[in-house]
Amino acid sequence: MPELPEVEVVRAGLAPAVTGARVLAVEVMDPRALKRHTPLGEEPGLGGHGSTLSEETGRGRAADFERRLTGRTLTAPLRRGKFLWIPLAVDTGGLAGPDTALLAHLGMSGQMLLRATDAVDDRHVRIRTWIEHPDHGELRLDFSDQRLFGSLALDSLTPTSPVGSIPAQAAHIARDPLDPHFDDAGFVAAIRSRSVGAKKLLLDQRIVSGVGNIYADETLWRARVHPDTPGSAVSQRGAVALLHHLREVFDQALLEGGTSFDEQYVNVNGQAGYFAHSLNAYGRGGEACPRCGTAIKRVPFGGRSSHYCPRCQRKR
DNA sequence: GGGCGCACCTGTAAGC
DNA sequence: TGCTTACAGGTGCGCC
Repeated sequence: MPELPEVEVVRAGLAPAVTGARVLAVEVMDPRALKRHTPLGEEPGLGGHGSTLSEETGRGRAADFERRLTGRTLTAPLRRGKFLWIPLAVDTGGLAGPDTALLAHLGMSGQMLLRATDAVDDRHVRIRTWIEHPDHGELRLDFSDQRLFGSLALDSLTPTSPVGSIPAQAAHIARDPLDPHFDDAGFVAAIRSRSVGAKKLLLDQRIVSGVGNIYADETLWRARVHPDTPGSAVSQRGAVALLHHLREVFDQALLEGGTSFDEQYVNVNGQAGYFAHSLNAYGRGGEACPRCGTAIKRVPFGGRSSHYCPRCQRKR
């Protein structure tokens, strides 16, 4: 389940292979992997996330995506939270627009895999891209996604404050805590101004991006905060500590190559990360808390699960 | 505007 | 053995 550390590992893995590479060909094998892609001249959001693509809409999107990406040169990949994008170098044809990026969201099971051009396919590859790099020669970049929650798109870049630019579809999300321009004070104020539970707030990408179910549970465990503690009940000091622990968890996960369960997440070479071995709460329902020995509790949380220690993380 | 629930999707495991 | 059901979960949309 790719969250910030996993997406960052993918970004760093892609960088040397795609920066400066030219797209030779694109094949969309499953248009459902283009849910976020809007063809030129079409209104954004038609047939988008949450609705099923008609066959005709899917074919149109696939054709538009293939036509506009083929022949373009890729630049260095960038990331905010769980969104990853590769800006396209300015071309003179004007097919993709002057400030366009190849945007990727991995969803739950999406993978960006760098492979030899003659590598064997797996059945979950949804979009194949052949690229040619001046130093590395021809490669294949496969977007594989078992559960189809992820997608690729071509999207226009929009300026973002105080520096840089971002695909329009990701413009609404906050910076992530590893971003040097992250607003610490804004985070603390946002947490303390809301009445909903701390876990919901950590998962709100408009407050802080990059956090998913795994790292929310781990951060709350480290900070000794109950997932349902209202944001307004978190002290100034507590909110600062929450941010500190979030950064700590992300840093450690990055060092260990991310969290892999059941091959749901691998890096660009298909290798798993090791952070799953370092988890203290997530996925450990019924096991002893590493801090106090009390059994970790697993409770339903909006269609998924929360894991916490009922002793270390008491509800206030 | 905030909060909540649902839809999207597929592989796996459990239950019958 | 084979079928059905539940579950995993990030995002966006609609409703209250």
